[in-house]
Amino acid sequence: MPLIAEAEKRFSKFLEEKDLKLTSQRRTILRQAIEANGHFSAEKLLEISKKADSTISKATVYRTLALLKESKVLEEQDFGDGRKVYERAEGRKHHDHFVCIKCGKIIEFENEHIEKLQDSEAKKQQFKIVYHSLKLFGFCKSCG
Amino acid sequence: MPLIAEAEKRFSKFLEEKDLKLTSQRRTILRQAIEANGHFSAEKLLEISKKADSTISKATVYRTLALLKESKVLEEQDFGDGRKVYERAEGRKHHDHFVCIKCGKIIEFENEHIEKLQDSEAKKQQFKIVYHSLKLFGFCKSCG
DNA sequence: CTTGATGCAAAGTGTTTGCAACTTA
DNA sequence: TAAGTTGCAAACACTTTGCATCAAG
Repeated sequence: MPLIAEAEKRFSKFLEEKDLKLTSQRRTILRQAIEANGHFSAEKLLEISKKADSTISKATVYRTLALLKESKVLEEQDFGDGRKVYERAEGRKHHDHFVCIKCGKIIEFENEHIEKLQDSEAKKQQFKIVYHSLKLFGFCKSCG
Repeated sequence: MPLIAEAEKRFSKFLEEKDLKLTSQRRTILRQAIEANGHFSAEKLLEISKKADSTISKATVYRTLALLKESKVLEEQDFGDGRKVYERAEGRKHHDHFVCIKCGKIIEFENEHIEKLQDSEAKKQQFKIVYHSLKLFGFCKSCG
């Protein structure tokens, strides 16, 4: 199933369960978010959504973003520059990030072994992990 | 050497090298930050610094915090609630954090093995790590 | 006595909210 | 047509900045 159809299906199911409505604005924002295909900020999403429908407001983007996050269509990332960034979550494996502090480039990686060590660390502390965030900041290959 | 003396030494050396001045406000804020002994926000630091010297302003706390961070007396942490948190850095080993999403408790831990895996992952990507942040969110022992 | 530091209030950021008008189910 | 949704602008929370005055070196 194509990404957008899949995301729309999940989102509309989520909305229905909560007795919320699938408006044209929500549909537009969802599509733009999925098509963005990478990491984007709320501001960027507003910008591209406005291109598809110029009447869409900042408020609606923020409100929709909260719903997309809650429905797990998107995942929120915080790279510590005081701005939140989103990426498609659905059907993707968990991964962590390298963040270049020079050019801002984000590289994803997966490392099952690290996850296992986190779990065993959690066991030691009798802590129940719900989610985690690992970010490695530094210089990428081109900026190195 | 006691913590405060050590921190003052490092901070005054840093200021001197940069031709900056060690004012009474900076000294007060530094002391309060070290005595705070744990994780604290800028707002909290302002509050406790005002108790020691009621004339200290918000602007000076933020400006001093930037210098304490730059001089590596303090380390900045971002727990993703839109607020930055600081902790003493000097003479401490690097460590990561568990963050309880119910009570807000922060538990520190060290795991050399995880760090090594990060390094080898970085090598794969030809990425040069400068610093990193690992946060495990979930429920602590008491909130479990 | 020169240069940097301070307090204040105003200005910035990114995000959220109150409200009257408008859509969706 | 009832309930949720929208755009707008104002409100927010946290942080930064301009400026006249003050103090460290």
